[in-house]
Amino acid sequence: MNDSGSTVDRQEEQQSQIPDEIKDKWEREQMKLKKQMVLTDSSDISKIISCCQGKTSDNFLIGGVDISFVKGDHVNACAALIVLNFPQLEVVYEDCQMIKLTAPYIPGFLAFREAYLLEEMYNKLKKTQPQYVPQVIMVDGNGILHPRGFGLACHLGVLLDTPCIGVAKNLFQVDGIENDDDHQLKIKQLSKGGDTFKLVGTSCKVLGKALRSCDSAPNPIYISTGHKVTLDSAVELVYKCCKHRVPEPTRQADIKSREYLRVSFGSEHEEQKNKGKKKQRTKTTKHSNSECNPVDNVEELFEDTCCLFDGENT
DNA sequence: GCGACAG
DNA sequence: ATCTTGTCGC
Repeated sequence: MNDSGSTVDRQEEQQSQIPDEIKDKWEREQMKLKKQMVLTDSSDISKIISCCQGKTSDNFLIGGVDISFVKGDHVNACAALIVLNFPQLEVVYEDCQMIKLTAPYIPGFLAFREAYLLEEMYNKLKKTQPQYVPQVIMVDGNGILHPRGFGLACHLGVLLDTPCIGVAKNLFQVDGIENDDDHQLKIKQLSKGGDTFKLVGTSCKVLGKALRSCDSAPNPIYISTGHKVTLDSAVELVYKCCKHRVPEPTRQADIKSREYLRVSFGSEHEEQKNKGKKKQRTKTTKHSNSECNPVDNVEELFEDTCCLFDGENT
């Protein structure tokens, strides 16, 4: 009688069902794309940084992407692509759309769940409103702070050939970087907005930085390079975009996607709130059959995703 | 083997 | 990611 834990169980179940061949394939894809990753500032980034430092004044566009989920649903979600002007930080473009996620969430493989959907939205923007194509995108998740040095921000950056910055709200423990007592101590030593400390991996490489993004938020965010931007530029730019803990591009994307879900599915959520009685194991007459069944066929689940990377067949 | 694990 | 209450502050 553990109904409440079912969603968690289901997620764990999915992960354990994932065939090694698929993970291997995904790892190979990551390694392949990683060769195209660029870790220096693009010319646009250099201009924006100059603007930050008051050396020039100009207008720039910064993108933010985020995905919000339908409660208790691991497939249906709303993706948002937002563009803000900089340094004003006003929303100049927003696009929300319902999506279906084909792959499950697996730490280290987030890109295979989200990247291609975000890519589609970016292409839509490029096609319909090219004047709003941003010079850089902030991504929910990590860049090179990743088990294989190629997180979602890198992945999306390479796919779009656009500068991307990874902004994570939680530390992904990678390459010896742990959320231990020492880490917690360093966090306590971040006394004001703009303070940072380096996240140093085993090989003494700096994989990212923890940034206290504003005075009012003691918990840092974790910045790492995605593509075509250096870590220091990324940190500076993110900090300039922080009215709150989460930088505005990402935050606006989060707000807009949740709002979209609330308007579309709000009533159904209300139903679930009416729990004068306990669990409503009643038949959800909508799809009483296997249609809404979670995952009993893994191959079916991965069919679409796999096709994306099947181009290498002889 | 055990724990950790972006969203 | 999502759930959840009140509370403190600009």
